[in-house]
Amino acid sequence: MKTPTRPRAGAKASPKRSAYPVTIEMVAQAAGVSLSTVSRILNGTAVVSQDKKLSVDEAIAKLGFVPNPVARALAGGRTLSVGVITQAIDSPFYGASLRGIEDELEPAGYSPLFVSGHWTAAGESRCMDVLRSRRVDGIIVLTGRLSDQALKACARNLPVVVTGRTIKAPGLFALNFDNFEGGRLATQHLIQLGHRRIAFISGDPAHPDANERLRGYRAALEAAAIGYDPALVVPGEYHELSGVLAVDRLLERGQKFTAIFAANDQMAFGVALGLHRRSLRVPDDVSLVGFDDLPTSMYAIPPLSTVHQPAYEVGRLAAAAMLQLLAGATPVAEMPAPRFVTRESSRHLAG
Amino acid sequence: MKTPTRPRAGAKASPKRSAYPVTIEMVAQAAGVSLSTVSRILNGTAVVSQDKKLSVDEAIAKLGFVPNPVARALAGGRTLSVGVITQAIDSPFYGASLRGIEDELEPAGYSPLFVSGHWTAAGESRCMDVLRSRRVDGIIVLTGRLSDQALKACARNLPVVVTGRTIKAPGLFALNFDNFEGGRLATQHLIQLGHRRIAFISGDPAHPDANERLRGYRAALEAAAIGYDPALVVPGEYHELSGVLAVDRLLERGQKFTAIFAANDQMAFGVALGLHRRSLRVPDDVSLVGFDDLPTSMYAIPPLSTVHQPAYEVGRLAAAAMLQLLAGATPVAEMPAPRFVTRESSRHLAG
DNA sequence: TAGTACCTTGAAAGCGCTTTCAAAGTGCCG
DNA sequence: CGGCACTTTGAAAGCGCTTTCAAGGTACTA
Repeated sequence: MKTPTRPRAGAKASPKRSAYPVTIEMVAQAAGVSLSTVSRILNGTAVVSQDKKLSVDEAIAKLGFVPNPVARALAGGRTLSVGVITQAIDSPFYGASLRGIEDELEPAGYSPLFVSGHWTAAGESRCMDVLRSRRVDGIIVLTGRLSDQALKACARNLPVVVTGRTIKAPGLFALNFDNFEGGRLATQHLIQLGHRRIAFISGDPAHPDANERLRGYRAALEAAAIGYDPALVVPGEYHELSGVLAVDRLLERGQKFTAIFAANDQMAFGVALGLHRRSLRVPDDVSLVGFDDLPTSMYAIPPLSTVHQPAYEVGRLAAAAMLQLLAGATPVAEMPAPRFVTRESSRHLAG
Repeated sequence: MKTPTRPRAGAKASPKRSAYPVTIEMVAQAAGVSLSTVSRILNGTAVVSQDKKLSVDEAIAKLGFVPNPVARALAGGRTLSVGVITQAIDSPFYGASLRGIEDELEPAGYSPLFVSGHWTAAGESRCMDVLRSRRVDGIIVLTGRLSDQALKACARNLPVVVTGRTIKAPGLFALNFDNFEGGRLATQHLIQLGHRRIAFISGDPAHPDANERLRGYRAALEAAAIGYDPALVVPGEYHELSGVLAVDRLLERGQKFTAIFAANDQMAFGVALGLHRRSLRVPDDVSLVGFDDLPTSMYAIPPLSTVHQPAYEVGRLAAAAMLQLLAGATPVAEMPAPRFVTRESSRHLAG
């Protein structure tokens, strides 16, 4: 008869954690097999005779055994968790992506570990340290300010999936959205409605997204033989306040325009407010389009015409790609093409 | 001379994880002390002579050693992570709380582990299982549908902090917001502006919050000697769509009202849209107030008058309380009182 | 100078699991 | 019926750390 010595465990189990004191060893004992056999059944690592499997399964059920992920991680080298670097946990835009990641990871038994980089490369770099120290199995970076360099370096040790840029490297998978096309689409929409003086509120020029959208705007203008007027372009910072400020700038400059394209929905909301303050009506006096299609955009007043970004799907795709990477496969995933959603904030230029 | 045998580690370090192969053992060897001494210095568990401490610190710096939290968790029983159960990772309301939690936990060296219950007790219950299996040191529950019972049971094994309700139990700390007072304040505001026919869009009656806010509404009415008219109260579900639907219901019923109080901002946005669709202007034709003060509410059109809920502070307070619980102390924390924020969606009843 | 009390330190066990390695068992062929 | 190749199984080492326990030193008292 084997009597396992568990001095500390015994002393420790009683005061706390009474919920999960069941160890693989107890299962093994209850099933009358060795600890290794139980582990093998748990992981499907090797063939085990039918009758042993049965009695082990029974013992597991009876004792309510749940493997301890911490011990698993230490012994097996895998934590079954993937780190997710986002900019702010409460970002209205990335929120949907986080949910997509959650939804995709869960059925695979992986847990996401969300950390916020707060819009700085340094912050994201700290995030990477935290995640690596926590021994996540892989890292998903939502856009981010980290250099391609840094990402590639990281990918040498850990599978990495990154959105919002296009790079190729071993162990790295990138998933980019066609911001250029999105910008083009939005501008084209306005042009088709007869607008020719279209203002553009750009995003942070340090960010590739912003520049691509601007490029799309210019391309659409050019295609319609409308001259590009730098005076109609004002820089913003992707948040509401910069939208209202942009309107002020535009109006103070005395610019004439019949439509505004904001490089994201949050700024579009700000623009709408700025316009409202000046008693300019959307869309009667000026048409407004945004970019992102936030969940709230369809409930804005008026509901905002915008470029739909499939944030939720991006999350799912990124997570799916990570799962593939983790499985040793080369991910295949295609990003949905940009799609313009026409709502009520844009209308045909009144003759 | 001591030559530690590390067959697997040696074989394993080379192909992967080259970033963190430094173990406490290597530090000990480099510093010429025992492994236990290093551990003691790391944790401040015992007095160590000055010179040894110095050489260990130096070795740590030189090797760039970072303790492995997984091993720490297994050996020490603490993971330095706290689970956070929220309803949806992308909720505009809870987002701020999550950020608060993040900000408060980080300096203490704890990491939050966010999981989403998706508005069901079953979902939250699964979350608890995940968190417990991941061996978090404590659990913060943001509101939630779990029974007080279940929470208390959980608190017997693990420190628990819960928001949005008032319960007392060992190892449990609750942090509640005065929803009644908030509801009263909002209604009183409308009454002071001269409104007497005030519609109320309530939240899910299964949720205590919703009922408290309704109670506040009724109390304010009563205090002003305005009769309570059930026909002016329509049920909502805390999201935008139910706001627009509620307006439809109200109007179809042929109800007369000059103001609407929505039990949360999201519904207020929906209400605003519903009104807009019927060409009713806010606040000229009807005054509108919400509840929560979401970050976007000040950019709504018109900017929404609402009851401010300190979501971010709630997060911080909850996390701080958890830290206290973890330290073995009894948390003290007081919830800020409700505060009404007057913006532009409500105005004096036109005579 | 012997004896006692305290302090610093290292050896080693243990956390719960995975994985290697070798032993035992099984079936088949000559 | 011996020998060989598999297959199933268990023992044990090890993941990187914390913590107990006892040994060795030091300082002090009698």
